[in-house]
Amino acid sequence: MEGYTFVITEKPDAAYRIANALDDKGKAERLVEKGIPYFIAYRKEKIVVVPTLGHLYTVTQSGKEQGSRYPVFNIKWAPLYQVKRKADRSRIWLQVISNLAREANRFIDACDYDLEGSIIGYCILKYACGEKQSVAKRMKYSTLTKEELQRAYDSLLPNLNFALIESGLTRHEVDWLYGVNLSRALTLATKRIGGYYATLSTGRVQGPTLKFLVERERDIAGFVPTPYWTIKAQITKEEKQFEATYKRNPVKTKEEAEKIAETCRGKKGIVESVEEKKLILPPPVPFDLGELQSEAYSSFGYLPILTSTTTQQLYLEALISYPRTGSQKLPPQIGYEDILKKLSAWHEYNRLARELLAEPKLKPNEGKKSDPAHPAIYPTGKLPEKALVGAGKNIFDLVVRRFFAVFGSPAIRQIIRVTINIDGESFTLTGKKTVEEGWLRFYNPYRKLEDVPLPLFQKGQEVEVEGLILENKVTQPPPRYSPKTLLQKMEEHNIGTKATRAGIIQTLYDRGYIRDEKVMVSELGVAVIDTLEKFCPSVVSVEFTRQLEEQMEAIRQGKETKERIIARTIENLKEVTTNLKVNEKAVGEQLSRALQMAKIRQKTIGSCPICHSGKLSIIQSKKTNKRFAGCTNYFKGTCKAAFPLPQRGIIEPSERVCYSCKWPTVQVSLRGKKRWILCLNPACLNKIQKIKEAGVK
DNA sequence: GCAAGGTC
Repeated sequence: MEGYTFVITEKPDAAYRIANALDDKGKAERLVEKGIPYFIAYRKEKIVVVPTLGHLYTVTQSGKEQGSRYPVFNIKWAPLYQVKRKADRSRIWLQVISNLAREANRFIDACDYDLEGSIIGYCILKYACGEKQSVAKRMKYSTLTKEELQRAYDSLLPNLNFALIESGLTRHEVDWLYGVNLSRALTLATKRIGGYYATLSTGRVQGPTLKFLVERERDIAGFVPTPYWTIKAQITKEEKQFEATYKRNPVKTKEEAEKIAETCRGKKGIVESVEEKKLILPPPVPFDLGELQSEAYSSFGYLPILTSTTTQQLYLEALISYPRTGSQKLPPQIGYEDILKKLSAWHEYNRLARELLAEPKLKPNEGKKSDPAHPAIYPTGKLPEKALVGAGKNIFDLVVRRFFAVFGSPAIRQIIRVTINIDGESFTLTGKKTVEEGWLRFYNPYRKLEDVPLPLFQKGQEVEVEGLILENKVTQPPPRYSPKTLLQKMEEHNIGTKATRAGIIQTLYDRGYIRDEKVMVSELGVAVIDTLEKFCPSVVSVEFTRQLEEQMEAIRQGKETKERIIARTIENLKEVTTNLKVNEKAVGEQLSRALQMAKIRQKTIGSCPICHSGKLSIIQSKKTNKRFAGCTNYFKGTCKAAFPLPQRGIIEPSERVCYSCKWPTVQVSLRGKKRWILCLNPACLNKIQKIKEAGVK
């Protein structure tokens, strides 16, 4: 076989698009070898375009000693299948790549032109293609459009970007050294001292994320609520009642509030001013993954990880564009009109799509963020082959309507503020109305703005004051993070990436560091942060990421080297791990205690409804191997209370008493089914309750 | 198996 040009891409979709763009006839040949797809294109020459599947190489411990020891500083790069279980497909994938590289006489790296993409291509060329990294050319493109890809191919960069590659390798190695060594230190201290085995972990992203949550817990715990008062005046106009709020709300003391109310009581109000303002709401910007995850949480309550897997499915069905993007831009090359035309074939979107198509010019309201490899998320225009259901249906609809909305005109809201003077004190009434619907019409029902109607007030008019309302309130502690706000916080500090943030939050749940949707930190989570703050404060600080980024930038500029940074990392970790070992007893005790408390908490349902002094606990019978709820006083011989529990599914304490009989309840969840609440009282008339009825969040 | 990162 004659030689050909070998092009490596980061993922199958990119290989498909590149091959088609390069092929003279615009239609490359798709071949499959051992289940792995690749493409052949002709463009004066034969081009074989082969995808990889993200990282097929990773950092791992070198040498034979693999046991549970730390610190470990000898690392190497190895194929993923040697490191990870269930990675057989990656072994075959590499075989296919190697085979296709053998006959090639020219090599081109066409992976995403970013940090990770650069290492992905480099490792394939170096390890799977036989040291071709030094002769390979680099194809640099920023969108997967035909014109851009052809341009990129015709103006190849002569070399790989070795400085970028070196910084990427450093990022992987530093993360591995910190993450693995500190995770082992935590796990082993707990095991050796307390005898508990639990996988504990931390890292450059997990650390600060957990610390945000712990800091919030500390703020909440240390919060001192202070009372305050608010005043409202009941106004009557045209036989309708309105509540005008006092301008100087909140009022600090009860005395002051009562004094103000007293002066106003029984007096007439005079309209002091009527101000009208127009509020312009620009259309939203296109979705990047983070924004879509936030919006899906607000609109449907979907956790970021669900949105992430759902968008991946929609992408694989070709219904939406590539979802793991940080871009808020929609370049014209995606073909706005074509997409709208295709969507208009769908009954649900027909009217809105046609309305946009009637516009003289389509211009999306783009956001600031861009991504070197992908545009924002948009519907491709393809209609689903079978009807979408559940999360797929909802998220697809959200993506389509957002796509429509970014082309819409600004919405205009009219805000009317009426100031009413009652014996020298000012009160305001606010009316709100949407006067120009603009893009809101396209984004319905995902952005609801309520109208607050107000009758016509005129300056100098007299109004009746029916009464005054005093309300005693207390300041609230800062709210717990939700999956949405936590994700935003991570983005704000630039830790993790759009593809990993949701998963890292999930890891914190899996480790038992956090629980509940309004995130609470467990004793274990607090103990982990406590330990790390003492022994390795850098790994729980967002500064760490910033420093690493600086060092990587220095490498790119040739001012630093990977060797020097790794050497410094090792030096620091030697000190940290020595300290941890010296203090292993204290560390292990603290973590074990927290783990033990967590285990007890997971089993404790509530106070015993029979003896009232013990606690009901989930117990596994040694005789029958069945579980039941039993009183802790059983072991003292003072209470024999025991109640049956379902034998299947996961049982957790609900932390709520039954709304109907006040007995303790548990939360039961069967795999793939909704959770429900079970009251333990055998005589309760509402033994089985829905989550909402029971008042559980 | 522990990280974080890419991909299906």
